[in-house]
Amino acid sequence: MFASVIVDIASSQVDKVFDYIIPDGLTISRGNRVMVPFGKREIEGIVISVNETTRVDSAKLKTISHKLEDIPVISEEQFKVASFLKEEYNIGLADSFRLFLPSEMRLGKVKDLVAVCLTIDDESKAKEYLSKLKANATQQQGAIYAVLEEGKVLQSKLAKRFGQSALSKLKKEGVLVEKPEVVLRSPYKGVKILDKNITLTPTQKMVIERLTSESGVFLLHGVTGSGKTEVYMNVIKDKISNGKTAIMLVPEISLTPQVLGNFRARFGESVAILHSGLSAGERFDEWKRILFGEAKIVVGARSAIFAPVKNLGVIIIDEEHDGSYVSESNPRYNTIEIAQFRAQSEGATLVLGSATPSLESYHKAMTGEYKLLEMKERVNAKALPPLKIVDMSREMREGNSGVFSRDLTSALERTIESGNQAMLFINRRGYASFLMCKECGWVAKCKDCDVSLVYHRAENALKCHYCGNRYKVFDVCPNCGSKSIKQGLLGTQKVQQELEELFPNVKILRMDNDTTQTKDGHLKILNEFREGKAQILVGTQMIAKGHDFPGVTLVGIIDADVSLHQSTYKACERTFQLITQVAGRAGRADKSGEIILQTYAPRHYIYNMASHYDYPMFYKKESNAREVTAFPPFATIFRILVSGENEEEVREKTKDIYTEITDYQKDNKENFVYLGVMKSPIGRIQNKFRYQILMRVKPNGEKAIKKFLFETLDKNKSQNVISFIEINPQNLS
DNA sequence: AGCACGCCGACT
DNA sequence: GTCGGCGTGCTC
Repeated sequence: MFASVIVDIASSQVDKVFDYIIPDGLTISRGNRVMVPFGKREIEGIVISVNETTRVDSAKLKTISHKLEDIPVISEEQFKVASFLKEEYNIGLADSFRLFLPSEMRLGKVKDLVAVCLTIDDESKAKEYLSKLKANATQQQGAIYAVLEEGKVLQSKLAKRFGQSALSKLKKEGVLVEKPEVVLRSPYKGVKILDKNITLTPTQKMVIERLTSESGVFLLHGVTGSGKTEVYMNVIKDKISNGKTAIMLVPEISLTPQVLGNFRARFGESVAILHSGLSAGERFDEWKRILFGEAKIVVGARSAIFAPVKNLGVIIIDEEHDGSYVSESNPRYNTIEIAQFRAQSEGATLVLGSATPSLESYHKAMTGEYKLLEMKERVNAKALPPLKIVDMSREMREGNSGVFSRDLTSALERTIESGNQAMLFINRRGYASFLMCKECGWVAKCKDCDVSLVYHRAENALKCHYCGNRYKVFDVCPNCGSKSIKQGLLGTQKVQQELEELFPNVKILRMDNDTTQTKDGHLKILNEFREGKAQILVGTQMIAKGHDFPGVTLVGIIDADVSLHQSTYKACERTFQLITQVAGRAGRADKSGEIILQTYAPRHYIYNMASHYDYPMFYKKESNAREVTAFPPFATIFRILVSGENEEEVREKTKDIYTEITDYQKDNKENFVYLGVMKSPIGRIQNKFRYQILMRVKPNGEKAIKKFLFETLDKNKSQNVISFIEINPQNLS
């Protein structure tokens, strides 16, 4: 017998099957992880099929050394996902398997997949021993009874209940014997679900009813505070009670202990959590619990979509518009697309939830590809807080050149006087502080990247945000020798400083990357604020997501325009989403809130719509604009990035690829909206020159062109120049 | 990804 | 004459 194996080397040149002889006495099946001789080395591989024959010369064939686990570690479902990843993103099988398996399993780090069970071989012997036991040997008695009753019990469970010493004794006596066992059935058969006795609103009931009775993809559009989480929990509960499993994805930053605590409280041990914050061992354990079917619910960030769950009932993607669902580094993929594939191929329901759906998703709902569910009222029946737009250029004209408008200042005064709390949002990007010479205008730049350095006060150093290089702060301008070097403050710091001058006796908290360096730094600050230890919280977007602060009645958006001026087609959408999300922080409990938005473009349509929380109107206007200009979802953007240390080589390679594309374009003119080649906006990162080819393609031609581009890039692979494709990239730097 | 094979320059 | 540079190609 022969096994077709994919070796664990992430390179397109070896991403193909290699056949091996299965040695006598070794049972191998699809999905097994094996060690194989490969060239001069011995490496790990995944068996993708077992065959009677092989097309390879018997002289070349080698034999599998051994298998790493008794049971297959790649499921049928995952094999299907892997071929989808290959098709859709040109991700190699070896890369896919790495996505599916916890990193701890590779390189022989941890392999203890098989749980040790204790069982009784000789029942009469056990009963005899039991009768001879002294009356006070309660631990041993208990252990024997437990094993007699259940047949076999996990050693770890038994040890917890009856203590290690009793077990050792019983094992020594030969009463209990060890038996390696793969635990595929959940030991938590009667999954206990804590009902918090929450009364559902009629809307929630209706939505849950539809999500549990119909299949397909749903877009759940619910305003902030409409109780989406409660809906998710109920849908999951329904699926679990029907013997199915669930995957719930949340954006990276909302994987806070509170969110996880909520799930644990509700679903207990049947929840497994997968995210980067876990230690290697913890993540491996959680993964095992999923593989063995112990955990029925997986909660995690985007990569949890690859979890080895069986019998999937529902996938929920919360805050589906969030950018963290798109992987922007290798391997590149779009979580929603994968979720849609998994849901369809495994017969599960997919729920995409958001207060501000991405335009793409809402468009699919409008055209009938998704089913649209709306939740328009907040659970507390409170209207969304009024939003006031303040014209900052008018403030300027009327003599106020400060950070805060007069409206915001007086609102802050009112809030503080009444003992309530305020949150102020700023956009970090807009304020990143550069080191600049006042005399000659020289700006500190990274030696390896074409970007300005950012001053970090906490470390008193200059940092490159693209490669991580650190530099000492300059006292003297290297260009003109002047000593008037200006160090700006970060936006949050500046705002905090001005606030302190304005309200000297008020406690102000600040939350940004500088103040949250320490582990759980976020939490400490957020908890302090929630407990009312400060009256004002200044921060970046990171305070906007999901956190509930009952005391907050005022939300100020200092610089709404920054996200509007980003050079991406998503700028308007992001601005709308940001404002809606931020606004949702105010007046969540029994207090009503108010929002003040400062802008230099008060008449921009996005602010008008955001101030009325008018998503349908926003959608209408924005989708119209996208259609006219041919941007997603009415076209697909492909960006090919070519980079390398030798600029000449990079330029040549870019030209080669571009020529092939123009040839292709000649025969497919009708599907191209735009095709262009240029130096990247950031021409150099980590001392690698960057060129790009940009194109926009009509949906009809997308699939064929994508395939062509994958082939073209594979063909043009070279040593010194790397190239890759981005589909609808989030930014174009 | 590694590692060998292989074909051209500067050295004991 | 040999040592060693790293370009090309293979690994069941």
